[in-house]
Amino acid sequence: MHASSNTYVERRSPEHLRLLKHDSRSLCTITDGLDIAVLLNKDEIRSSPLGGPYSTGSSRTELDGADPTPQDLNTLDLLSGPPPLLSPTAVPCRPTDWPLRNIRQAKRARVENIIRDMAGSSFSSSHEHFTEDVQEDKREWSQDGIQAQRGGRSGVVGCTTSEDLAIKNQLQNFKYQPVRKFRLLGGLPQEEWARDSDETKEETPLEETCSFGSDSTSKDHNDPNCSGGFEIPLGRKACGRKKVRVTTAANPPKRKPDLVNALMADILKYELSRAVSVSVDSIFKSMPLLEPPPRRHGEEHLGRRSLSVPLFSVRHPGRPQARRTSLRSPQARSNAPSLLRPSPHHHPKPGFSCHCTELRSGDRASKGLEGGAVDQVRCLKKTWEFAGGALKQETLGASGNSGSKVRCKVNSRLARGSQTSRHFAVDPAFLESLCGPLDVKAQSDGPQSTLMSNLFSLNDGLTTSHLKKAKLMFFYTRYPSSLVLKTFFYDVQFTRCITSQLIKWFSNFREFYYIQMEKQARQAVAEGVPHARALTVGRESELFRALNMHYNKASDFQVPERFLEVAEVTLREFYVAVSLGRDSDPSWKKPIYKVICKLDSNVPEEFKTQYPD
DNA sequence: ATGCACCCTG
DNA sequence: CAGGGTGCAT
Repeated sequence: MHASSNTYVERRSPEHLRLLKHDSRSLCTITDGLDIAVLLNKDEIRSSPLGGPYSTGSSRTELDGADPTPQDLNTLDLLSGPPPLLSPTAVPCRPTDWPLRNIRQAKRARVENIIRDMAGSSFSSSHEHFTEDVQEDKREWSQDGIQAQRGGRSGVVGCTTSEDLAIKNQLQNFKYQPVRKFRLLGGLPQEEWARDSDETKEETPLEETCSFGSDSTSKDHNDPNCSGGFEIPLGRKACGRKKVRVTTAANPPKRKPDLVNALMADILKYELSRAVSVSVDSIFKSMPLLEPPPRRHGEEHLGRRSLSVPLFSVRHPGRPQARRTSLRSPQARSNAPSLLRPSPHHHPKPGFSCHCTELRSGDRASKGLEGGAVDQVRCLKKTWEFAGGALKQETLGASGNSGSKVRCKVNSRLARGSQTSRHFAVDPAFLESLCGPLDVKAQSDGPQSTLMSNLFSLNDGLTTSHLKKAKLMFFYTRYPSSLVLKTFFYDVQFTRCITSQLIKWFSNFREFYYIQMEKQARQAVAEGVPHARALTVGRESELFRALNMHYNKASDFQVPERFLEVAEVTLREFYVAVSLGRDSDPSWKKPIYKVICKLDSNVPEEFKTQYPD
């Protein structure tokens, strides 16, 4: 059920998930440097020649792309270990690390023994790439004649031994654990992953530190700060490769900060993706999964999200589509009183019920707000102004409708465009991996688009469902007040931008409506219609067809008779104005608007809780 | 000065 | 459908 929100997690066993959770924590937490040795000791105890972290297990997962094994996750813990090991500032050992060094050296000696025993059996046969890596490294060493200079290992592990290469291989695995996981989350294409891996093999910066056992010939080894340390070179490189790497101008070496940045970026990407998954999951879990559209009326609806309504009510198998039939049949609505209790924000006062005439004097939609609401809006406006603009918008919750056009531009685009959250940017590719192809603007009524559309409503944006709902509401109200908008778009986090966008929607609706009216009126005048009463608007009329096509394209909504009446009045008003030549006045439409705005009806209660799909 | 609605444009 | 310009009302 929540699987769609996390395609990575869903494939994992509970044990694996636990490890992953631990793993992800460890990516950001710091453990003591001795953990590595402790871990190695554990491996020493439990590892068979083919089973330990230095054996084929980790390498296999990197090679064949299989999911990380628990061992891999442990090794990731290793990677994520102590600051001196991972922190970019600590790659060269610091004097403060010296107290640990003696212990590390002792541990290292033990590890070397383990590795020495394992190297012959584990690394020689399993993976071509590793074998080739060993051979290549050895060739490179031979070519440089460096190997001849080495007097073998005496307490200090040389960089060309299979042990070192094993460690190198392991460290490469360490580094790429988060990358691999990020790739599994859909964040990194396979090619990029492979390319990145290749680059890692090939682009060995000359200054890349390797002191997991120091080469006596290495200049790094000559660094007193690096002698005998367990410095992990960010899992990037083998020690030997750096000796023979040729750096060209076209292939500049990655400097250490770049590597650190790359690793941190990987970790950041992974954590970000995980955070998104967790957030989505938490929302999915917090909603009443099988609740029908009638929602929690006792709750504050402003600021809440719409997931509970559309996501699982639209096409839930086996559930009656009561919402749809209700929306389609105003007659049925009027005959059967709604079972839904009115929203606390929809006060069924007499003053409100006839707001179209009593509260709209002056043709100002904002006058639809009752006194308390106006005060609240003004208070919030003050808050807004003091809060300093767009970045504080979401803190205002039910802010007023007094749109600040300039300040809202960016977020308005966000809301209607990518629907990107203001709280965090969600990679569309990642969301796509969760729920399939995205197309927020698509007019498709498919369940998937509905799902995605409403998933995006999490981010406070208006969706195509909201647009469709607004269009249907237009059949009842051409001039909705802010209060009406907030009441009927309860699932939207109302900001100035959202309010402005909704108002703009209705403005556009009106524009189309009046254009059609004017066109028909002029046509009637041109055709010599004798008087206004000869003009009617029926469901078969061309005018109604045009309007219905615009606001009710699928014709799955039964347009209320009242709308036909209003349309007829509007048409006659335009006819009279045109026939009397009032259209020569630049503002000749305004008197008509003033008439029409008084003809608004109350939007049925069902629109509060039901969603067109 | 501010907010809103209309108008035009893309 | 949205952005920008404009005019009007407050």
